[in-house]
Amino acid sequence: MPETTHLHPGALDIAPPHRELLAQVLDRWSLQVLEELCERPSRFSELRRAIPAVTGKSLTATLRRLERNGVVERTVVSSRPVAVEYRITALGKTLREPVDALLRWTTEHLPEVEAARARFEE
Amino acid sequence: MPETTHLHPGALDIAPPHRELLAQVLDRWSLQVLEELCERPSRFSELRRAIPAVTGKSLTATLRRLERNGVVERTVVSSRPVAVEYRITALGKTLREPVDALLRWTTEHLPEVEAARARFEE
DNA sequence: CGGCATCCTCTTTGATACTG
DNA sequence: CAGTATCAAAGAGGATGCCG
Repeated sequence: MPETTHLHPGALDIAPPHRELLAQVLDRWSLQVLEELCERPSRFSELRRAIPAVTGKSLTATLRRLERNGVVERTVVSSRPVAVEYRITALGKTLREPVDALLRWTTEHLPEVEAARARFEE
Repeated sequence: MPETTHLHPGALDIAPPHRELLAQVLDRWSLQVLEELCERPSRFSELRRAIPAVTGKSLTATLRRLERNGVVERTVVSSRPVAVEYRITALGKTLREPVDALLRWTTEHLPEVEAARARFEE
């Protein structure tokens, strides 16, 4: 049974499926992958080069997850040698606005956050 | 030195400190804690009751992280028995808008995502 | 080239017990 | 009541090697 969500007026409604979705879309590598694919379709190896810190395994996992959620699209371009292209979908593009809003928040408030951190380490 | 961020026009800029900040603010329990504290100041045990799935340890960790980043404030109200109150800060309130935007996205697009998932499981 | 399988490590989390 | 300490369990993530 899903946990009851006892909502008062104005509360943030964060039902489990929403949270799960956010977790899948905002995980460790997703944002960077999305960043790349928003600019241009890319091949697997191009993504690896663009995001040097990611391993093949994690990149595969990230791309699969994004593909499963309809945010990116995977196309086999040729075989021998295999070439695969990833591109962002229409749905994926709609994700960009809210993500940008969040990134703007970090940009605008990072100084305040850092001040708070300095205060905290006393 | 922070890793170079190779930016093309229109790319999402997600520098490491921003990502780190997002991770701290959007982690597993933060949203629910923020949800509660946006409504009203709460004591530790009230938060536990409001979020039954969180353990004391994790709640403490979450609150400390949010406090460190200036998003919530911790006040010792009384001793014997100890009473501690947590409340959202002005900075914390500014976080709500962009988070809401993201939650709206999940609400609006969850059907599309679920359709994509159904397509994917074939 | 893209990516799966295996192994292995490191971090995260939970359960439980204890304290000011 | 609001934590901390400790230990055990689980999971994410990396390294490597193989295959179509």
